[in-house]
Formats: sequence, C-alpha cells, structure tokens
Amino acid sequence: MEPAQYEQLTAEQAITYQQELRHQIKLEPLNKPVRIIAGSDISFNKYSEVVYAGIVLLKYPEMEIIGHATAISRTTFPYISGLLAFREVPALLEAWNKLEIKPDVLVLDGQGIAHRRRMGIASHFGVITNTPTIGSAKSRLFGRYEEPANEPGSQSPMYDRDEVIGIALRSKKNCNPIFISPGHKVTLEQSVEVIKNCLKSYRIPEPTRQAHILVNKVRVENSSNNSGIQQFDLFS
DNA sequence: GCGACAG
DNA sequence: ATCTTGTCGC
Repeated sequence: MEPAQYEQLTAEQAITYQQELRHQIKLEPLNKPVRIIAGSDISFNKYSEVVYAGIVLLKYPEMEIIGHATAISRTTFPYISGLLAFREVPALLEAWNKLEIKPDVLVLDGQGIAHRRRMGIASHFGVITNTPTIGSAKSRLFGRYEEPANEPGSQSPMYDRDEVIGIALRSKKNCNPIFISPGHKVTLEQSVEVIKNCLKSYRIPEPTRQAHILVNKVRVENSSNNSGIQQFDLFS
C-alpha cells in the first residue's frame, strides 16, 4: 500500500496493516559504519490539515549539519495514539524523496518497536523505505520501565512482558528521560550507542532537535500566507 | 467500567 | 503537536 492512500484507511484497517508490516521488521546490526545520520520531524498549526515535514542531514559523530529537505503537505488522518505513522509518514516520505543524499541511519521523533504491535513510526518508516531507523521519543507510549537514576547516561530497559523493547535514557540531569527503541535494520544496543553520540547539552539528540527547529521555521515562514503551499512572487 | 494514551 | 509568561531549580 502507498502512503498516499493512508488517508482512506479507518483506524481498524490501519491496525490490520500494522500487523502485516510488523513481520518485515529486521533488527540486525548496521551494515556499514555510520558516517551520515538524519533526524526528522513534523510541525503544524492547531486545527490545520497542513503539515510541514523536514529531515536534516548531519555528519556523524560531529553533528555538523550538511543538508536538509522539507515538504509541505496535508493530512486529514487524525492523531490517534498508536497510529501516528499514518498521519506523519506521507509528509515525511515527500521530504525523504527530496534528499540529495540518503543517511546511513534516520532518527524519528517517536517510538520504534516500543509499540504494542512493534510498529511505532520509526519501524514503519524504516520498513517501507528499507532504511535503518531509530525511534527517539520524548514520552512513553508502551512498555514498563523503572525510572533511570538522575545521572546523565543512566538507563533502564522497557519491557513488554519479559521482552526488552527499548530503553529509557537519562540524556540530561534533572530532565525527564527519552525513550529509545530500534526501528528497523539496527539493534537496540546500537540504537542506544548512536543516540548517546548524538547528545550535546540538550535533552533531545541533535538530529531530532535540529529537525524540530527546521520544521518550525518553515511553518512560521509559510503559514502567514493562507495557501499552505509554496508561494512565489512574480518579479519582486 | 476505569485509566493510559508517541506527536 | 500547538497556544504562551513567568518562574522555580540547577
């Protein structure tokens, strides 16, 4: 199924589709060393169907920005906990297709396999694009965990029954932890290692933090003109 | 039925 | 997610 058709799905059909996609997830070690990493995010105005998607490319582990791509799209698929991918993936894919260079791994703002059906947005995007992905969420969606110690680097596993599906990581002292889980084509251990190497002095890892800054800038610069799509002035 | 609930 | 000023704590 094409992401452009997600709009037509009912919540029930979306769940059925997740059940099919979950069988395609491969949590294997990364093929090659990470040289380029990317972060993605979405932004939108409240009550608006217009969504601003963006992906930022950075050198790893320097975290130097080397490029980006954005896309302005629309969606009517509502935000439903557990079905986030159906609302955000279509726009993210548009930005993804505009990238001049594809990263060795992509970090998405949300869960990977730390999801009831193991199909968080990171796993979903990774499977349909056949790309290594990592989920880095600001809050928990699913899974049980013990609060990690209040010390940078402290972590504790997230469980579904007796299965480890992610880790709660204290990325910064006195800040709530972030939730890391592999999306596709990467292991949980590598996911944690990569994210740790992406941390600066902020709670959020650089790829996702920069993507967030980018999409908000694009939104503010574009939502002033009522069209929702790129506007060009004839002559000037 | 009640509480939880990525962005 | 977005709307928003000040304010508490390290």
